[in-house]
Amino acid sequence: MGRAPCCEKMGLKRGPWSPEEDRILTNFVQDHGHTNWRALPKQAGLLRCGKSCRLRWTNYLRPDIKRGNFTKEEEDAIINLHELLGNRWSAIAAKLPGRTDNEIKNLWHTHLKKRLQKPIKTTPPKSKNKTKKQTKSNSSSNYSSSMAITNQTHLPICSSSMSPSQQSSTSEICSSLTTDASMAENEYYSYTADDTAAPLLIDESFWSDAAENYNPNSDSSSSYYNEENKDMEFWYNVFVKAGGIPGLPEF
DNA sequence: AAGAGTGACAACCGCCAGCGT
DNA sequence: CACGCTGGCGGTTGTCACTCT
Repeated sequence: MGRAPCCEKMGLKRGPWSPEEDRILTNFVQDHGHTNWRALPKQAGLLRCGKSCRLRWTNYLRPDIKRGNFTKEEEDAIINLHELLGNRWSAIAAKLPGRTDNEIKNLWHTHLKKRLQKPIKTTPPKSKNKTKKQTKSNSSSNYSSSMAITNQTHLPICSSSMSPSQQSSTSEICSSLTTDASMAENEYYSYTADDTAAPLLIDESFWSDAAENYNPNSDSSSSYYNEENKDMEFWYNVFVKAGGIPGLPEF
């Protein structure tokens, strides 16, 4: 099967999007939706290929995108999800509302991967001021949620190998303890985080079952249950569920 | 102060799966 | 069933801002 050409390269603009292009694309998608990405640029009057438009929309312009720094909890969720799912960024992103696969992928490659590769005792990376990119990003919102994370909402993967006092320490330490170092010590880890062919058997029923356990309406009157706490509870249920699946490392 | 080095992010590329014909 | 188109995905690259020397 021959590969369809992405687009006619001639005359189509590439590179960074201008605010005007963003505005055109946003207005068009909001008015007409995006039933056909390939036809969209022509209809909208954009000199871009459909693929480029789709990427720009899904990674940047979509109104439900949460921009700004990742919280510690989000980072930990990504780390744990990556252990479960491998490099399936879209699957990971689907479980983190408001985050895109591209964003998560970037975070992983520029931040989390290095973090996991470093032994705990090594000196932390030079604290770079994260504000620098916020000035570049024209729609950054300095997102920094303050999720009310308790020890109970820590992902179970962290818990069994740590004393209660350790559990209350930073999730960075928690994450480090559960990754390369522990994997090297435990032979039953027959896969690596990058091994997408990992023998983890997590099928769709895994997620659907976890979703069944997640009932956001069960305690909707409680002020504790803001949207993000619901997310974290969802994750808690997911990982509790994961702990019962044969073949998964014990928590 | 200036150049080199580094980190972060946006965007592109190529492949693949699903769907319609 | 084969083919072609499309959207989606993951890997990679390019660019720019910031830090270091």
